[in-house]
Amino acid sequence: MGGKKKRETVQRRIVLEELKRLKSHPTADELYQRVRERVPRISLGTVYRNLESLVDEGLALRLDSGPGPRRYDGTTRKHYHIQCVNCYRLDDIMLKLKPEPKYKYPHLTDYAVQGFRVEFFGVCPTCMKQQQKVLLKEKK
Amino acid sequence: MGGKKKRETVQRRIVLEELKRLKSHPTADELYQRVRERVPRISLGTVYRNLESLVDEGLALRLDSGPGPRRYDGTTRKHYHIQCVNCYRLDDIMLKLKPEPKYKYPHLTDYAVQGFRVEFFGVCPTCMKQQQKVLLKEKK
DNA sequence: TTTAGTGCAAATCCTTTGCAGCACC
DNA sequence: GGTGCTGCAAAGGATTTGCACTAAA
Repeated sequence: MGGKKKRETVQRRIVLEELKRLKSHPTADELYQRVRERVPRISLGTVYRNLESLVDEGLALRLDSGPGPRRYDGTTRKHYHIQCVNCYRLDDIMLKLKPEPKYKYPHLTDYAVQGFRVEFFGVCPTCMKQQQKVLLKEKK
Repeated sequence: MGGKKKRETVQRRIVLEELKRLKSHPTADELYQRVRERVPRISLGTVYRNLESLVDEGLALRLDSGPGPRRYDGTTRKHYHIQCVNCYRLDDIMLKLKPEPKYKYPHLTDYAVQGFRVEFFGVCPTCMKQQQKVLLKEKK
């Protein structure tokens, strides 16, 4: 998709390296903190710009899930996510069986359908514990 | 989920009415413009507050898809969405076959899995036309 | 040398919030 | 009457952008 030729800058290389190293799904700012340890003078704006450009080229994924800041993912091979409905923590998951679609593609749409996305949701272990307390409280 | 008792205000009723009337998936601001025709002195903040409270009670859906402002949906029965990868327009779609999962639920996660979401993506009719022009240009 | 990328700061966009007054129960 | 909801305006958080400068090609 990206039309223009890209230059291989230090900032860009290290943003990608750190994104791939991080197994979490960091926000731009979280990644910024990390990258800063290696490139102290880098700016948050540069991190944003590089992330977007990496996404454009298919070297990273932008995850637009839930409220709060956008998250990025350095793993581009096909995999799946689960997000906590309570705290919005986002993790990778393994599936026993890959989502080979038994879905029929939609009709009654004039879109050129390219595919679909599957996303799991549930309660993360941390929130599960807290939810027991909340449940007790709500009996008021 | 909502604990406190809710009052039935004019603003709240009309926000919900207009949201349900709109078959699109309006942003808070789009809905605000609409509601303003009937409640001229309503504020955007009130629209936001009512939307969130309606979502809490399950009377509306919050759609956190893609970049740009958050969208709301007044149709709460189960249905599916398709979003344009180019302009992020969001539409309902019909499926030939409902996504009764052939997925096995994930393992290797310590979440309490509640379910999953399916979302289609593709190119909307409007963008399809424009994309032909872009393709020609990119042959530079 | 050319020009894309950078750092910095300001701007923008969307959403949330504090507060004083209003209106629902 | 009490208090939840409103309008307003200001604050807040995340992301984008303009600009002069730096550095990759």
